[in-house]
Amino acid sequence: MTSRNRSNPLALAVLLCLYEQPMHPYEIAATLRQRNKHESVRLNYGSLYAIVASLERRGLITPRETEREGRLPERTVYELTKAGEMEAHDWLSELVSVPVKEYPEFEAALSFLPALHPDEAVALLHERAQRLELLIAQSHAGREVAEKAQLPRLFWVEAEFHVALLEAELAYVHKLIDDISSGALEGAEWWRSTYDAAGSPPHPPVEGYEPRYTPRERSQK
Amino acid sequence: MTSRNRSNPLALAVLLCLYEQPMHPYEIAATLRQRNKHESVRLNYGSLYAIVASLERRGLITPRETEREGRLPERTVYELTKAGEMEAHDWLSELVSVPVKEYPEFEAALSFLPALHPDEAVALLHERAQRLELLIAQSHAGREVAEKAQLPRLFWVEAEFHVALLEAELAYVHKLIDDISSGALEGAEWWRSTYDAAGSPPHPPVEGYEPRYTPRERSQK
DNA sequence: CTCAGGGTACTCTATTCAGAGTATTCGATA
DNA sequence: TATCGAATACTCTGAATAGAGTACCCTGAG
Repeated sequence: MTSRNRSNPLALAVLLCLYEQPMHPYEIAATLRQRNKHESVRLNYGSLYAIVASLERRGLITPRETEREGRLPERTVYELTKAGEMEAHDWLSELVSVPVKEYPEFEAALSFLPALHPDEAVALLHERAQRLELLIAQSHAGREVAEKAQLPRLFWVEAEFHVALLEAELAYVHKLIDDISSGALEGAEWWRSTYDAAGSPPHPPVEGYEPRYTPRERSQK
Repeated sequence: MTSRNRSNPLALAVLLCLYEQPMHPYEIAATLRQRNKHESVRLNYGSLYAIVASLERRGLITPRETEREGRLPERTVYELTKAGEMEAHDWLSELVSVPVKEYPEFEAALSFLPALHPDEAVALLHERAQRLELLIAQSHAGREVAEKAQLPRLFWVEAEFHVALLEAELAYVHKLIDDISSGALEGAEWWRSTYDAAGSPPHPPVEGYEPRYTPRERSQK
């Protein structure tokens, strides 16, 4: 049940903010933004307030005081409990030490690639490559800003890692483009032929791939 | 509003399955499993049936017939509409050609790294590296199985891509371990010193990093 | 002096989702 | 022959989520 509660890393961000000092939720959001953590952790108010409520229910944080400014909504300042401190440490350790299965959208896209005409696929991959180059360039620019601001590298390792992933993706996309174009990709001949043949059947069976589900009565036929 | 509807790639998987031939939802699931697509697309029944219902509402698929086997639950066979075919092509093109911002958990973890003692961080990163190596080895084993089964590479590009990401991550983790241990990482001296000093203040302000939210009245002080 | 635009501090709501649960059938085992 | 487990084909439910909405405040351009 803890593991279910560890689904959204925003909750960890909240705990770690409160570890530094008591704050109200909006202040947490502002802090995370200022440190650019919203690039690494999905941040939106709907989730934030829901998460804060849930952390309170679980006894990991407690309201310390509520202030009010004019007729603006009240703000409730929360602080971390001992239990919250332990949970934060535990969770962070787990997050660093054990890789979790994730489902990047591009992986899904690749798995459906045969549903496109090979030439179209190549063209689209090219587009992606360009956009990736742009993103990488932007990240490098961002890094220079951070360096100018004297912010030590320790505080932007996450961005560095992100670029590393983008670069790996770009390299893979380039390789894939080459292999499809040159025909070095096994299955490419078949792929091209199914689309070039008139009629282009949606998905003519490939040895060992056509298999689908075979309900009992159909399989025993 | 289409874009909102394009949140879960499982819906695309459904459309593309039906593009091949009409099926009932459970058969779609079985097909995806058989082709190992559940490694790239999050698949579970709750979502699947919800998604099928939503696709039907949107007119992208229609029920073609309902069969029943003894007293087992009825199965409704769906087929793709023209609109569904276009949506599938459009969506897939977008997925291939434009990178979307994602939030890998490890990126979040890295962004909180300073909240751990540097030595602990290194130890945990080591653990992660080992686990990553294991995952990579497993993927290679899987690839060999696919090759043995004569399944052309075209049909497991997604797995190949996945390994490429894992390898990039591993390389980054190794580099980070080295840089922290050797002190080559800027900020590492400060990092170590805050934890080695007695009392270890949670997060003593770093030049340009302590900044948090400054509400109006506090800032004008 | 007015009023547009942006910041502050939340609240609401409609989906979406994951996981567990249900009821049936079939094949293998003993 | 009884039964265990796996496969079939969904259904239910509570929690999470994203995004928009609300209501107020301040600053600055014209």
